[in-house]
Amino acid sequence: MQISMKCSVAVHCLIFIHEAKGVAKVTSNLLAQSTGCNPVIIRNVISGLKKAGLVTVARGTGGAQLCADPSEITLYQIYSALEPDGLSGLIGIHACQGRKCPIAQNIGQVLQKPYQQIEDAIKQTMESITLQSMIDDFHQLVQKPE
Amino acid sequence: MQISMKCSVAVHCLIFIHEAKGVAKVTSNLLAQSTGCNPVIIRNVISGLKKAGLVTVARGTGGAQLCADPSEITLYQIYSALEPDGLSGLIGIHACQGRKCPIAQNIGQVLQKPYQQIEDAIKQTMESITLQSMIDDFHQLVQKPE
DNA sequence: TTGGATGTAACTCTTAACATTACATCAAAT
DNA sequence: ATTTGATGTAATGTTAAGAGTTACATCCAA
Repeated sequence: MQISMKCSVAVHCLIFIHEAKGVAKVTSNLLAQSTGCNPVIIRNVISGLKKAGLVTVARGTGGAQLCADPSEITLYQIYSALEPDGLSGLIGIHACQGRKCPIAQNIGQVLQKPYQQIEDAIKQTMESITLQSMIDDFHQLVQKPE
Repeated sequence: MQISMKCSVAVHCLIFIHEAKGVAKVTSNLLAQSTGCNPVIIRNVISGLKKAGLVTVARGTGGAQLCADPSEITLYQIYSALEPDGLSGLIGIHACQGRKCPIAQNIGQVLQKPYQQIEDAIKQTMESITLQSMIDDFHQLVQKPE
């Protein structure tokens, strides 16, 4: 398990949808071209975002739209929309139960606290980053290239 | 890339070495039995810890020993000893350079800041956790089972 | 010199991320 | 109503990285 590419693709899509508002109909094919991913990957990502209530998708006719204010959407919401298991499993623990060694018996418990702290730190940081802030950064980059 | 099992195995080994001090000679076979890993995995992990200056290993005769105070060894040191590339690469970014779309051209830059923040948060948390604190937790668990 | 240990290279196995194909479903436009 | 272009998703294929294993050179103390 890891923090996969899907998260980056999702941010890409959300910014794209935001920028295209009122300009173009955002289809999965269009997003596939912009991201370089397969349209099915896009549809899966968008599907997760839809279930999380971040976008609406017009079935049949096509087209995705944001259904929340970008300043209300955090990176953690985006990540959670794509990874049902959340951050647990990000850090691997070796299986060594059922052994006589007292260390083997307790290492799981010992590691739980540090790993929980790490996950909490990641979560907090992700919650502090909004889609709006990333859109702002994007606009700055576009306006003054180099 | 991920925070792999190796890190957990390394902590397991370090606690084992600490507890075995003056009691038994800690060989890779012994650690392999306790962790449930292959002896080669253990030797690779120990090799990393050795290069990082955390343990010494007696060649030929065998046996590993801590060569730093557990309160001076942080989880980040342990992790870094095993993952030469550090935390970069923990989060995947899709490749979409060389496309006309301005979002594709800038998404990498836009994502860099958030991802750097996440990595820094992980690093800080890992630096705040010492081997000593994990040894203390282990002792507490052993003394009062259940 | 023998025995048990480490240090690594090379290879295989396994799993999960990622990509692709295929097709059912849907809704607007003609 | 049929066509057209879109979404939703199952099923499968591909690939890369983690994990495991074998093999063997090297080392040191008894």
